[in-house]
Amino acid sequence: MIQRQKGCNDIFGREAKVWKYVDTVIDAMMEKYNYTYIRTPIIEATELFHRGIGDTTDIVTKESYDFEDKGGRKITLRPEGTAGVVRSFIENKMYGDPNQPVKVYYNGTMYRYERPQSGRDRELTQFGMEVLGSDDPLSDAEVISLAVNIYKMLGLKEIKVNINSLGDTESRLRYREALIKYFKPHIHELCEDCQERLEKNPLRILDCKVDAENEILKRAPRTLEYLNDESRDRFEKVQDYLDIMQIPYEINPSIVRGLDYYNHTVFEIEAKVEGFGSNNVLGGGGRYNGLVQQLDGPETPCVGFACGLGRLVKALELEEVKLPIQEGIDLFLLYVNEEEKQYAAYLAQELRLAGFIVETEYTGRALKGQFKQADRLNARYTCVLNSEDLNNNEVKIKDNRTKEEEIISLDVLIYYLDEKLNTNADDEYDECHCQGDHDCHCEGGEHECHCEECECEKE
RNA sequence: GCGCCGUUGGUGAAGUGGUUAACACGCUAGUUUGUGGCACUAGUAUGCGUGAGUUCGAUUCUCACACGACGCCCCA
Repeated sequence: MIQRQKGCNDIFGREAKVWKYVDTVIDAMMEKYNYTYIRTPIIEATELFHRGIGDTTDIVTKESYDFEDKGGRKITLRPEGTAGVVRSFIENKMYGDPNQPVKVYYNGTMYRYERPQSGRDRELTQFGMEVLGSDDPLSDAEVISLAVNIYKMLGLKEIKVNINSLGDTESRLRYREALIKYFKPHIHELCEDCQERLEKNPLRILDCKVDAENEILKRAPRTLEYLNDESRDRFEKVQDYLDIMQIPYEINPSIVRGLDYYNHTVFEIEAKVEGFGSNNVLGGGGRYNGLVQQLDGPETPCVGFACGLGRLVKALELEEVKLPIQEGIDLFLLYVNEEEKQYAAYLAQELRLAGFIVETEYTGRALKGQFKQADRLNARYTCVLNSEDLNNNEVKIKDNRTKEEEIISLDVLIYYLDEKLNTNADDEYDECHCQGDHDCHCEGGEHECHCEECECEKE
């Protein structure tokens, strides 16, 4: 049997509906913030990621899908979204557009050649956004608020925003040196990994799980102490804007992000739900003022965010968030003989075009099996087509909730179903249909509404 | 790249170096029920991840590989 590739997933059934729904929420919220959708290729020149990621090229070569195409071109399956967007920004001269900053969002698959584990696959889907051409701290805050609001709109509650500032290049370098100087005398008190990290990427020592409780780590110099005045001022501005937007956050000096094109604001949003594996960061981002220039574009300050869809969906599941996903069908048509079957084909066609979700039997099940199938599909109505009824131009419809049966003339069937399916929906759920167009603060949907003005009659 | 555990039918799974691989659910058919959802009866894997080895004989032991799960490294 041919199996799927390691670390790749088939998403189907109910789970696929969740993914699609999440997409619609992302689109809706991006639209409110006026980010426009951008689609860039999944394959890019290998060089894009090497240069884009700077001196941590070993990540790219070790953990990306690189190959040569038939023309001998060096190709890489994109491991993240930012580099492609920046490439496109430069190539399409978006910096020349008077409409600045350029605000775009993407949503697509990325590929990383890694060992799969909880919350980490080889093929992953990420959405993210980038603001190119703004150095305003408001942009940093806006990106964070946008991310938070997408999570909020989906119904996630247990999230935590961690922010930090790495400062500008000058601050960052000073800090790096200070860290090395601080850790060097204590090097043997740290774990093996940290000993290696000291030269390679000292900032990551702060993020070490093994040494997390080590006093040496706790007393290590903080990035914030090494910010120059301008950088500190900038970081405070970001916090001011977040406060104004009422976005809760925490300053966490151990947030350093892996790649060194980041400067100033960096942030991560983590899920705080029980049951997440060790990878509980839903998404992260930050400011990357040097990247456009590194890729031969004009000096352009940017800030962005990216979020893995897989982890997001997992968080929704673990929190048991209720999503407005269509379950079940409107009507199942049952039949016994060929004449009735043909009528089922005809009726299904008519009713589907009229907007109903209609199913019938395709596997030759006996009537009993067809009823079972209708139950499995959670059919709101069943209808056993019967030659005699059909000759009388009528049909027997059974409501599977009330168990009541009615004989309906075929002429009014569509009208009848329309009436039933719409009115009964209100009886069944505590659903409020108001659009918030009056004083009521509810936003519609399934909830208990306490408003007198509302159409819904729930207390 | 490293480590640990796992891989048995449509599903959840039990189990053994040796004729017919538990049990449950599901599914199919039948009986009964005024056309199903209950009950009863019957049927439902020549198969235990792939390959090789040990053995008279392996699903059960050994090794390799693949895949899955989790963790480390790394994390864009």
